[in-house]
Amino acid sequence: MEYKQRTVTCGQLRKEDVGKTVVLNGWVHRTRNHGGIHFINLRDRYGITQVVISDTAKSEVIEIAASLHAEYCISIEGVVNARPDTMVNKEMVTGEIEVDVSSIEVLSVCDTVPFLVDEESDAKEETRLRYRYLDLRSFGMQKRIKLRHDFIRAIREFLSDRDFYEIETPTLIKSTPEGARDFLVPSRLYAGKFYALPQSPQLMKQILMVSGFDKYFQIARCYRDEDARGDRQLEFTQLDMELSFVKRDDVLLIIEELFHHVFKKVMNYETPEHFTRLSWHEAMNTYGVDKPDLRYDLPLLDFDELAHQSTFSTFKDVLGNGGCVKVIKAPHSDEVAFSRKYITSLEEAAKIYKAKGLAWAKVNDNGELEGGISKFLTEINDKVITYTQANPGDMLLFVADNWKTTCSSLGAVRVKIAKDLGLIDPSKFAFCWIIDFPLFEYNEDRGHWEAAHHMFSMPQTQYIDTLESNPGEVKGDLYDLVLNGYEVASGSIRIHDIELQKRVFRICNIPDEESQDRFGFLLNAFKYGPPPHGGIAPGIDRMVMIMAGETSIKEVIAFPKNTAAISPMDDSPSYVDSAQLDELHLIIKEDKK
RNA sequence: GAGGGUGUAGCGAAGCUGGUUAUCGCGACGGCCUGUCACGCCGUAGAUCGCGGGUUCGAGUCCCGUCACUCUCGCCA
Repeated sequence: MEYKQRTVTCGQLRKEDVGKTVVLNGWVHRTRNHGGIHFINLRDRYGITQVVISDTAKSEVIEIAASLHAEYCISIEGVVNARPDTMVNKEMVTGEIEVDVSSIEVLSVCDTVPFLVDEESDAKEETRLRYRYLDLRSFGMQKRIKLRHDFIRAIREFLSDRDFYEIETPTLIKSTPEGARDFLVPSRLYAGKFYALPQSPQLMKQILMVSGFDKYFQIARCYRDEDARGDRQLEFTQLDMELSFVKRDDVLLIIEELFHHVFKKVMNYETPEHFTRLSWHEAMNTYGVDKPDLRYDLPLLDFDELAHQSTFSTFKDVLGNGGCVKVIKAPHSDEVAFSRKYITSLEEAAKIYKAKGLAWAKVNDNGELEGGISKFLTEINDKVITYTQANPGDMLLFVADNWKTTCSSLGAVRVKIAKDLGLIDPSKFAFCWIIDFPLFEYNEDRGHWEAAHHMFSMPQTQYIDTLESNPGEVKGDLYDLVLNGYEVASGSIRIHDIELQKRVFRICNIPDEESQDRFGFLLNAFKYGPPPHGGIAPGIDRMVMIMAGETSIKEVIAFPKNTAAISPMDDSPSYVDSAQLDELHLIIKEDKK
């Protein structure tokens, strides 16, 4: 098709360009028809330029202008004019000029749009996903997709400059379920056999270490067949990294340096040289989660000792059963009244995490506790006030339960308070490391120990002799990177000793024959001089989401799936015809059709 | 597997304790308008109120079921 190709973009023209004859290609953003004069806001990736068709234009040009609608793709040619002073639009970077049109071509027309392409469309997510191609035209989406590009580019530059190689690993691999369900791909050539899509390049990158590629990274697509969430999709992208001859701190330091560089470059944001480190236990105990949002403090305080001195029997019963009591202080707020209704909403947040209730007491103007359970604290009023450093108008919230439930439920209360009282600084990026994770977790349902993280992580040396005798106590050489309350990376120093690896497998109820069958290729590789190594894998989607100030990773993925694992745009997953099934030696159960 | 929220015109929403003609904005269509920039003004069309059943003289509204979307718990190293 012959058409006039653009000589400039829609975000480019300035006052200096006045007098030039230009061609613009783009989409009709808005049209304003004043009878004798038409204005068109023409949009492309780079911006918006106002083009004008006056009544002195050729009649065919006026005719076409009158027929234009939103999102028609057009080409215009014209002369750049300065706008009269009173008509300058200071909101637009191109607002000092306009293009006086001498010819228009319609390159393609557009059906009535389901929603107007705008910076912040008010369309529901489902509608946006169904018409994703239109949604992606919005400046909001374009900005986020660019941010993602800039982020990945900065990572590649930084790591390449530090002698990392980017190496691709296969996405059709042996199924080695490690935790999540695998996506399986049936083999056509071998009836009954399947490839799996990788949950991560974990084993391949470890083998690359054996091969001597001592600094590796990959922008890797990973797949996990589990239910989606706001911050979780079936497929996602991670920066997969692995290094040889490193110890934990080497990995932490390079990540700190990497994100310092990237945040400076992409966001012009100065992250600290080193990130706060918290042990897993400390994080759980103080913030109630293993991914605390450190943009605000609001710590959980131990209340066991004072609970003993109280007259509240619930507290004493819980303590008697080996549980614990914790308290959090909600600071006085002008925005939110600590009404009965509000306290109930906090209690509901706590109950999601299995707390049986949420006790409370408010501090009155005389520094005395009142309401809620205050009558049981009368005798220790001053001790409680001093311990919690509570001020008039503050409210104390208590949970008494087993340690885990107390921490996680009060942790949820902490997050809700911070949100509701506006204690979160949205311009802040608070990184922290969580270290010293337990290596094993007991699975009650299956009746055996499992890797809390994954089975290739190194136990800390002081626990190696007592792995089998006391698995619950073993801390691993594991680390998570947390940003603003999201787990954004997870890694460990790996096991590179076959015997130690087999011991860990055995503790996880995988006997030698089975581990040889499932992970034999890794164990075999480890027979040939494996180097000590470790790595980490930051999640690209989540990090970009946080950098963009969004709460759903769908906002930073061009074509995401919805929470039902469906893509409303292409309607996947879909049925396939029987010939395809035959080739793959598959039969679908009748009742599933 | 479980819980909360939502479902009304192409899109986004209003619609109270059930009441007869279901409302508003955007968009679409027709007309007017030479300076707007979310242009403005006049007019028109467009809705099995997610679906199925029930209660009732009467259901968008109440009840039961079901489906879809969404957030969360479980799950996800």
